[in-house]
Amino acid sequence: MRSSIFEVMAEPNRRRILDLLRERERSVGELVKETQLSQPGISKHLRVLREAGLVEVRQKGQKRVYHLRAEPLEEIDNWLEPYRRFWSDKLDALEKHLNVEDKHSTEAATPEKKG
Amino acid sequence: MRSSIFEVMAEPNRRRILDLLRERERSVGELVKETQLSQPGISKHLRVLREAGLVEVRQKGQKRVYHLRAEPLEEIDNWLEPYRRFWSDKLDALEKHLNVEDKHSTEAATPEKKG
DNA sequence: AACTTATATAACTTGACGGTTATATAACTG
DNA sequence: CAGTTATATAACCGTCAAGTTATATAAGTT
Repeated sequence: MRSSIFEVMAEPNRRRILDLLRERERSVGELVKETQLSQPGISKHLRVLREAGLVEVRQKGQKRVYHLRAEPLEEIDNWLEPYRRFWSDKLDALEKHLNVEDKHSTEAATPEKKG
Repeated sequence: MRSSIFEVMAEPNRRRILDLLRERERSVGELVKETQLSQPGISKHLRVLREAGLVEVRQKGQKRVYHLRAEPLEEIDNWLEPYRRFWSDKLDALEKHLNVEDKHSTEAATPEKKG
């Protein structure tokens, strides 16, 4: 079941799991305790995250320890990139007006920061 | 139907619509032509985007012209923020090791950029 | 006003997703 | 090996989202 990274991260519990794994790696059991999810619930989400390349497992005795692999999130970051100019300064209104016209200058037109 | 910004952007057609509106504002009819969606399909997605604050409408004669309002995307950007360090340099392996231990130093430990 | 164009909305259908319970599998323990 | 702990998977269910068709609404035209 190949889902886009956007779909994967749309699920709040999965974002929560990633947030937890960002602090430190955790076993399935720990994740169950720290969330309100059942064990199979966690396992299902972990599978989705695994298939998206966002986590990796390591066997540690009886436990399976999951850790974050954040690289795939870069795709979201990249998608976001061309939108940043719209909020980075407060020139939103201006930008929006500019891109109503657009068509001509793709360069310049970016006023210097208020400094 | 209040959806999280993540859910809103999880839908590929909605991302496409935003991408189109990023270039320039468009009427519903134009969006129908430029995507593979039916007119009601587009209208439904536009409603979701409107409710998320991601687009705004303006009446222009018979047409309704939609334009981008990117600010709500900042929430995604902010969520992403603490993950960036994991891929920003190539110190991923190191970072991952550090946060396996963690627990002690929440500060420092961040090597300076290669500059 | 009748007609046309443009868009929104309602009603319905379908499929996928997330949760649950039950069970399989695997590792460790005595 | 029997028993326990840890986790994954299967099977099932309810919900919800997205697409479709039909229709309502609104603006423009003649």
